[in-house]
Amino acid sequence: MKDMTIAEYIERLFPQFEPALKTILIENATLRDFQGGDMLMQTGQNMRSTVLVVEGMVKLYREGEDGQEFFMYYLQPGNACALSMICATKQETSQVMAKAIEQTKVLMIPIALMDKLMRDYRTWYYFVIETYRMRFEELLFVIDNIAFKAMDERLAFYLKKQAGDLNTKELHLTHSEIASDLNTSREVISRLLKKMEQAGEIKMYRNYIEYLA
Amino acid sequence: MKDMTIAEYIERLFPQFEPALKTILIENATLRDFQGGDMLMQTGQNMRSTVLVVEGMVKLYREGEDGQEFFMYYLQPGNACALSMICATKQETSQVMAKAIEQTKVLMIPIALMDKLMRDYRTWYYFVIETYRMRFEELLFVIDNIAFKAMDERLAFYLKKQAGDLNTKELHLTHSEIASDLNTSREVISRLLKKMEQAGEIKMYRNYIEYLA
DNA sequence: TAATGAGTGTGACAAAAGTCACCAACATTG
DNA sequence: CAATGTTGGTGACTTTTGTCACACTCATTA
Repeated sequence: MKDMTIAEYIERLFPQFEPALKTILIENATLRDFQGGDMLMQTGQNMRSTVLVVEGMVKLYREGEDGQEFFMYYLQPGNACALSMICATKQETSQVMAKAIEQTKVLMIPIALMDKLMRDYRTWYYFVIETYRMRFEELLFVIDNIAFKAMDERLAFYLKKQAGDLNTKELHLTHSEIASDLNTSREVISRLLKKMEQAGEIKMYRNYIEYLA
Repeated sequence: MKDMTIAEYIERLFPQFEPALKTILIENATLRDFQGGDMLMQTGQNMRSTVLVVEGMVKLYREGEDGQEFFMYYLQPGNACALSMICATKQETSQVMAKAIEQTKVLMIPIALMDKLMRDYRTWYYFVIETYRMRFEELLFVIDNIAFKAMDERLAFYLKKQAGDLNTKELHLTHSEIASDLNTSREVISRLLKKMEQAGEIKMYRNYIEYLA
């Protein structure tokens, strides 16, 4: 999956796009590289492009006053940043933070192109609509969790989602990171994790957690 | 504002739409009436139309397991239901509840029309995009509040928003209703309201609260 | 007018979550 | 190897929130 061309990424991740759309994207998109930890978007920043992730993983989060990184969702290869589409169109500023959590490559589509793409290419239009829908749904899940669930349930849901999204049972997360993602304190996470371990749901190791089914 | 025709509502609330778009909406939209308390949308329900509010007020909320109505935002005349646009397009089911909180009229646009409108009418396209953006932002505010703020701040924010949205300082809300909207208990709300009254931020009366700037 | 129900006030207590202090294990690096 | 920083464990305590029980005031209506 290393060092593919823009054309190869598009062919692989967006096979449903009609040929003319692929061509116009290939001609106008630029490929950009990020290292783990690099910021793609920051609150208040102006957006000049629509972002399509083609490699790696991007964490979308809401920043708290003391630097907490309240986790919303991940963007994976084939996903677009819904906010970059919305804000780009109206030249609004971003309301969230986006950070690469590993080596990541994205396609940047100039905002000037959005109107034309939406009007002329139905597969693009459907892709945008579907992107909105999925992200809206994710936000609703987030709201459900913080509004209705206690911390132990939220933690269980969080770990399950991490295991699913990152596609591994070995979750390389420190207790502090989890606490930041859920906006609570490390001690609370440590205690709840111990309970989960006693209940046989996870096994704890230094620097990572094994998620048991 | 009573008993206007579809054409009059469109002219008044959506003056930015181009004439041809207005015509096609007038020909295809149907007007529907709701009484206060009527449901417009329920979780799991299939969506067959895009909804534009032209009169009254619609409350969007997430339903809790015990019937709580966790408040998200209001739709006012001129607003569209973002979810009815998204879900309509893909024939997905609704994830939220929408309830008229007073006499309300809405325009129903058949979903079959959405593709054409998006492609052919730029003012419609911008309207849809702007609708998404605003609702996305509202959800982010909701998340900020429950994720980062304690109940007293959330209550203060809630009252401020109600006063603003409903455009009145006389908030006709019972403590129970507020508790349901914020997913907490009545006693907590009563106690916090008392504190706010002592701090001179509100005045409490039976069945309503006066919001002091 | 007695009865009823909705709305609200309040004290006592329980549970959940947050804070503080400190310790121990381990890894890295000078 | 000593020093340092990160990670995690834990007890004690506080604060916030939720729960329970009950009382009081109104408004409505049988």
